[in-house]
Amino acid sequence: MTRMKTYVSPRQVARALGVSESTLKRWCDRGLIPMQKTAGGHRRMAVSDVIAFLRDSGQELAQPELLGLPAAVGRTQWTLDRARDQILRALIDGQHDVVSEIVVSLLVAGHDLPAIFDTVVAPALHELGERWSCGDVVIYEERRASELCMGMLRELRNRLQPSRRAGRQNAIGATLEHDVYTIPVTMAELVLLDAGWNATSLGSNLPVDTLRDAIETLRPELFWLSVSYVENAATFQTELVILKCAAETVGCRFIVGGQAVTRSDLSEFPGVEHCHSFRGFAEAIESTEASPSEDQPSRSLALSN
Amino acid sequence: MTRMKTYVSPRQVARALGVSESTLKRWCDRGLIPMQKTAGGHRRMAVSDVIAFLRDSGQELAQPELLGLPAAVGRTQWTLDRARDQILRALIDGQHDVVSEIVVSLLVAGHDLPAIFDTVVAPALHELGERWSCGDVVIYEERRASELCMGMLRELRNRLQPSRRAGRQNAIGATLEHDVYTIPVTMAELVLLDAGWNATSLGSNLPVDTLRDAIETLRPELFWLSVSYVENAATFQTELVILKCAAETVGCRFIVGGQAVTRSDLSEFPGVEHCHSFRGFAEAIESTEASPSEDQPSRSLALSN
DNA sequence: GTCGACTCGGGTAATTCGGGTC
DNA sequence: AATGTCCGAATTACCCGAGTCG
Repeated sequence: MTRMKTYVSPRQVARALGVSESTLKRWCDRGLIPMQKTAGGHRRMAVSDVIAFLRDSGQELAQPELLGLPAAVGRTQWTLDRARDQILRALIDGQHDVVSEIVVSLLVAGHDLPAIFDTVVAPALHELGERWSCGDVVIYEERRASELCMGMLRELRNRLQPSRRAGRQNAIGATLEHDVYTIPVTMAELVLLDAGWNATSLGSNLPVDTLRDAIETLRPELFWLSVSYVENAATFQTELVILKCAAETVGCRFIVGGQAVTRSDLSEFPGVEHCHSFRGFAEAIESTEASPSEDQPSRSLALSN
Repeated sequence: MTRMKTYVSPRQVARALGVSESTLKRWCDRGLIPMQKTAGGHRRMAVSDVIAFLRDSGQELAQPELLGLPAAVGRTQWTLDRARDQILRALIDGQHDVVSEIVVSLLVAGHDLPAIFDTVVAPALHELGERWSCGDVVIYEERRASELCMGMLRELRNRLQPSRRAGRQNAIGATLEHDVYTIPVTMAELVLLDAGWNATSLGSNLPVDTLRDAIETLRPELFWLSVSYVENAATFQTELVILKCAAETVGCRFIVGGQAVTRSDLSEFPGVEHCHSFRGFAEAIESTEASPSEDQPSRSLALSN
């Protein structure tokens, strides 16, 4: 019963972290963990903020279950390599809950999203593809694994960004026609969200014309293109020209990444950024990100109606 | 235009704020939240006063969706129709958070999953398809809407699927090759989960051979086939034969549904069940559902806290 | 009028507050 | 400087029988 308790009490957090309540209260009062108070003055903390604090401070979570998080998996046991093997097995066996638990545990243990994606999820999926082409994994197992993975990514998204805040930079992304790999483009969306962007994935298999339309209509600050499969190299070059032109027209950055594209493929496109990993993607998008102002509620009328 | 005189009950406000009803009553009696009393002495609060209280006390809403829609009016057609229009607009505009909020608020208001899917989500998607073919909605808007819808469904699944409880009946489902409509098969998965099944969607676009393989290997108690598109009627009939045979071999039920299949399509397949709506699907799967040690498998979004 | 769900009061146990001291 | 423990007062959560709502 991994019920999602959005808000938790000081005692729960203190016990989960293995510290005294007084210490936790002092941390809160120093602003280390964002909190709010009830009308009676009692502190309330969001689970996602606690997770963020864990990541920033390097604290360990003694009893994650108190926060509704997956059962205790000591961070020492979880090397990233082991996690990759475990998640691969869970994906093949169709163990939905195990997949999510492993990733959330890694997140709680202090690993950031790019690290998890680069060294755990992506390699596991790659290995899955290998076994598929070898015949060790049958089609329905591969499809089921993709479904599980997408579900896991959505759960991650919920844990990372429960509330939205105004004033963010907009980003959109997609894959081109014939490229049906939705998972990488969604992982990129998550990295952007985690970095404070207002990111929206348009999905996979989109014709270049509608992508140009989207860029010119939505006018985002950033457009990312995930490339996991290229059917025709010449066509791909043409599509890049169209997208680069559209991006320059509205003055938005254009970042290309994915297993099926190398830096040399972009040698003739100065101004089109390339990254070969989610770590590189994260660094690229952090470079222009600077918004110190924190916590603007602004929920006044956006929700109702 | 119906007046916005939406009054809400203490329970609704308490859950939305994430506090107990007792606490809320005390706050009311202390004058923190203006309220009226019915002739019988029951408290009624205006949504606007609750929002004002939130602003003054600096609290955030734990469950904003509980106040987003006038849940007090109950299960009227008006609410569902209005929700359909709202969700259609949110899907087209790409407002990801709004889509989830509407559906969750409908659940909280007492509507069950089949009703929401049949009268809100599916019609909205159908209307979206209409506008797409008319050219009123461009491709990237349609793709983005599909992404948003899938995200909403996966988020729902995270809320509905508490834990993999032993003793549940297993079910798997999918769409056939060339049928790429993932949304309906996922909605069916959710209906099953909500009814207490251990359901797993294998996804869309699966060759019939691997589906037969899946049925014979996983040996579920139920197999559902979502049919939103049929490329070749003769091929479809052949595929049905194969699947029916596999289902009978392992003794599992075989339910077919979807917009692209009618009861007459199945006239030559006695034993293959058909349903034309999620309501019908829910009734079909409830008919054999008789867990002796009953403990309310239905949706429990009760917020602990 | 019946009935299930909800709410009313009010009481009790548990939690949290802020501060002080070790 | 940081943490853990203890304290009285305040706040909150849980519980119950009786009454109300729709």
